[in-house]
Parts: sequence; C-alpha cells; structure tokens
Amino acid sequence: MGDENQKSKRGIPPKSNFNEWYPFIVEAAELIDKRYPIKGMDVWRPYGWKTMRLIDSHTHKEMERTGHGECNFPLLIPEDLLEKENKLVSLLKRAREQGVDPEDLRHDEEEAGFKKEVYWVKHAGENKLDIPMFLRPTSETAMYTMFPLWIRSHADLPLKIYQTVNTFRYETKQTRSFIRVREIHFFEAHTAHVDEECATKQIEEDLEIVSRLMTKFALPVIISKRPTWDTFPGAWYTIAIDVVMPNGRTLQVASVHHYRDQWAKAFDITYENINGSQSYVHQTTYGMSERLLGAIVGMHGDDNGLILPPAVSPFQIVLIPIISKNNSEIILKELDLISEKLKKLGYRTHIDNRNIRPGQKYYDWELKGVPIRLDFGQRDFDSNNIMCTSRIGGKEQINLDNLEEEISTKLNQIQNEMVEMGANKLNSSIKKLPQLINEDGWKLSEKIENDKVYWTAFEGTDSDAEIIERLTGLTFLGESLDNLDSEMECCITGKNTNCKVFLAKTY
RNA sequence: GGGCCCGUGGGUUAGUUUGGCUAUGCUUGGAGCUUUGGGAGCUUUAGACCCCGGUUCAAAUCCGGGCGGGCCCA
Repeated sequence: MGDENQKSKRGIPPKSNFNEWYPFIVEAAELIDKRYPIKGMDVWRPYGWKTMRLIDSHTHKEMERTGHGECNFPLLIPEDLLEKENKLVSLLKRAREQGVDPEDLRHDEEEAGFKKEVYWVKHAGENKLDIPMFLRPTSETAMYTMFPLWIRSHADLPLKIYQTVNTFRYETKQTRSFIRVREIHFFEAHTAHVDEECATKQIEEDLEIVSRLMTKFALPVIISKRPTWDTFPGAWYTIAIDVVMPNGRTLQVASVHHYRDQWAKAFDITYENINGSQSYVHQTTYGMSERLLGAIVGMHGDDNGLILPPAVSPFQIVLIPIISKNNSEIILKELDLISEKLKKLGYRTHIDNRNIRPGQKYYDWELKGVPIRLDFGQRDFDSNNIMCTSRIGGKEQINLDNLEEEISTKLNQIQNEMVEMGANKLNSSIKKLPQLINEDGWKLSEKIENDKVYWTAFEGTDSDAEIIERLTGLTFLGESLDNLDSEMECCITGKNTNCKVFLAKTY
C-alpha cells in the first residue's frame, strides 16, 4: 500500500503504459520542455542537451577516426536548387515505372522527396524575395552544389565530410519528443568516391561505425535494406537501422544510402580520372538524429525513470552527503575530495548538496538515470567506506581505498548488462510471421500480436508486399543483410528463397 | 487527407451542463524555523480563467472566429 502511495506521489506512469510513460519521463527528467508554443519544436534543457552532446561526441570521434572532416553548411537553400533535386527524383521514378510491370507496383506509393514538408522563407523584411529560400530538410542539395567546385580530379577523392546541424521538416503527423519533430538535430556524413566499389566500401565502414556506436549506447538494432518504394529519393539503396521500442513499434535511428552516381549526374559532380577523361563520382550518405536519445530513453528506462548508459550520462556518478547535526563541513569537505579524485580519473561527477532530505535526492537522480550513486555520511567517514548504489540494482559498501577499481568495474558492469538486457529484449520481441493462406482472399493462420516485430521468407513483387502489409497492418522494414541459413518458401509466392524480411509497426 | 476532443497559477485539478459573492484543493517556487542513511513538519508568501469579437445588467461558463494542444482512422 505504501508503495502505491509513493508512486502516485511521484506521478510516473508505469513503463508498461509506454505511450504515457515516454512523454512524461522526457519532461520530468528535464531532457526537454515541450511547452514552447510550436508543435514539434521542443526546448532542450541543459540535462537533455548535455546528454545529446555526449551522444554526438561519440559520433564525432568515430568520424574523425575514419577520416571525415567536419563542416557547416548554410541553413537556407535557394528555391532553384530544389528543382534539380525534384527532376532527379521524378526521373528515377519514371525509370523505375518503365522497367517494372505496372501490375507489380504498389498502389499507394507516395510522392517522394520533401517537397510537401519544407518551410519557406519568402520575405526579407517587407519585401518579397525574387528567389524564395527554404530551410534545409537535409543537406544534399546544399552540399552537392559545392562538390563540383571542390572535386576536380581523382586526387580529390574520396571526399568525406560531416556536419551536425538543425534541419526542418513540416511534419503533419503527430509529433513526439525526439521521435518525430519538426526541427531535427541532425547528423549527416556525405562522401564522394571514384567508383561504385569504393562507395560500397564506404557503406561497409559506415555499418562498422554504426555497430560501434550502438554498443556504446547499448542499443540493439535491426539492420535491413529498405524496400525499393521506401528507398531515399535518389538512392540506389538504403540501409536502415531500427530499434524496437517497448510498445513494439520500431524507430529508425540511422540510415545509410548508396547513391551510385545518380546525384552526381543531377548536380554534375565529375572528376578527371587517370585516363584524363571525366567521370561521375559515386556518393554515399549516413544520417542520424536525436532519435538516438529517444531510443535510449525507451530501451532502458523503468518505472522509476531513465537509465542512461555511462557513456552518455551527463553525470556518471552522483554523490550525496548525509549530514547530521554539526558534521556538515567535514562530510562535504571529504566528499569534495572524493569527487575531485574521480574527476581526475575522467569521470563525470556531481555533488548534490541541496538543502533537502537525502531520500528526495535519491528519487531525483533515479528519475534522471544516473548510473551510480555514492552516499557518504558520518558512518562511512568513520569506517573509511562509501555506500554505492547502482541504477540497475544493487547497493553495497565500498572501501574508499578501492574506490578507483570498484567504480571502474561497476560502470563496465552496468554498460555490459545494459547491452545484454537490450539484446534479450530484441530477441524476445521478434517472431516468425504466421502463415498466409489464400482461400477466397488472403488470410492469416494466427493473429498478429501488438508488440512484436515479425520476420518471414519473401521473394515477391511490390504489390505482393502491399497485400501482406494490408493483411497484417505491419510495414515492411526491409531485407535482412544476413540471408536465411537454408532456403524457405516465400510466404506468398511459395518460391524457395533465402531472403529474410522484417515487418513491424513503425514510428 | 477525414473525423473527434480539449485550453483555469510552473504541474495537476474543482467550478462550465443550469451565466451571479473574494475562482477550489493538491503540488511546485521564494522566505524563515527545524531537519537530513529512501520524498519530514510548521509559519509565511507568490502565482491562473489562450486571444479577438458578440449576446447580457452580469461571461471561466453561452455564441462566432482565430491561435495552441491532444487523440482516432485512412
């Protein structure tokens, strides 16, 4: 009974009720403030921004490690450049429609590109602009306008650059903090290469970076090649990285595109090859956003609040003084020494010396997801110990002489356990799709469960895929990069195949 | 794209159906005392009817429009 009262006092909805838990927790933990009066544009508060910047810092490290250069392009793009992009997109679309039996195409294919969701700047003060400008929804157009100026010969290749900037998309659907926003905190890497093979090697490098980052963030992911109709405009193929949220919906947290020379042709990006003639470059891009933070929040939180992986937690260790009567100076002084020692070792620490009772501090820092809490009072001072509590469970006394090793071990343990728990969650949320039976129209042998991701063997056309999507209410994520171990019958055509596809409800 | 619902201090909420007195409670913020090993207590103080127009002797309440927010379906 007491427990229930406490819970209602904190007012956190249970995590099992994810649709209420998530929006509550991102505000309660002071990641963002949603009260800014524009839909889909939240204010980043210091704690949330710090977390995001730590996520970014890992990305930047990976970029520098792999020889990308950081740059920064203008926010505004003139309208006429958009036309190049639109031409490219419609050209590719027509080519595709001509190459495919119309019967095999989907009916509901949407118009590609960001045309419908760009913000426009049409005035400067009182005056109408001759050439309107729009806020970048992504930076291909801006960057590829400059690439021809930078790329002259094969010696200029590969060109590898990246930037972390805000991009804008006028979302009409329901917005959700970090998950679907109108001002996106966007990371994008763009590369240009001499040929398709070199660009493909870049894709491999990108996927290796993804894998290293996702381990840091303790995010288990599904990696798949998006279906043709869901491929990024102008891309030859798109590889998407999805995280499964607690309600079974998947969240795309990163994507990698191989453009071949399609954009190069639209923007006339050529170089002089070894033979002295001109060739088009082959390009790739790699994008991520604050969805990474949304995924971390969703993947690891519990009924008490956030649980942040040590690598991205603004504070890895929070220190709580337990003061009584006349010892406050001694305790605080000692705690300060401990904190400084840990800081010198490279840890992010914080002493909570607010004038409130310790219990309240415990709840606050649990809500904010700090991995380790150290309590220090008279008892500990006398016995040369400190009380150490882990956010993922467990409380024990540590001798101050062993603090250094103990903290290092604890943080590693927490990190490893979070990775492992994540992997378990992913495994238990993936199921084989029930059989499809065709008698007086298609039917399912079993009902689709609400919070699961499904896989099946598939080698049909786009319109076959559409049948499955309509029947199950699921969306094709794409083809697994790993083939099936042995061939299976395609769930709709019955043909043998080793192509494995994933389907899910998506964000 | 179609439909539905809602705007009251920082948060949450009563009051709106049936117009009428100083707009309710909890929480939060400030000050003070007291206290500190899982949300202590007392005193005191601050803070709200989304905007514009209409109806009326009188509008948080009724009507119209706008802005903002949320939900459902395709």
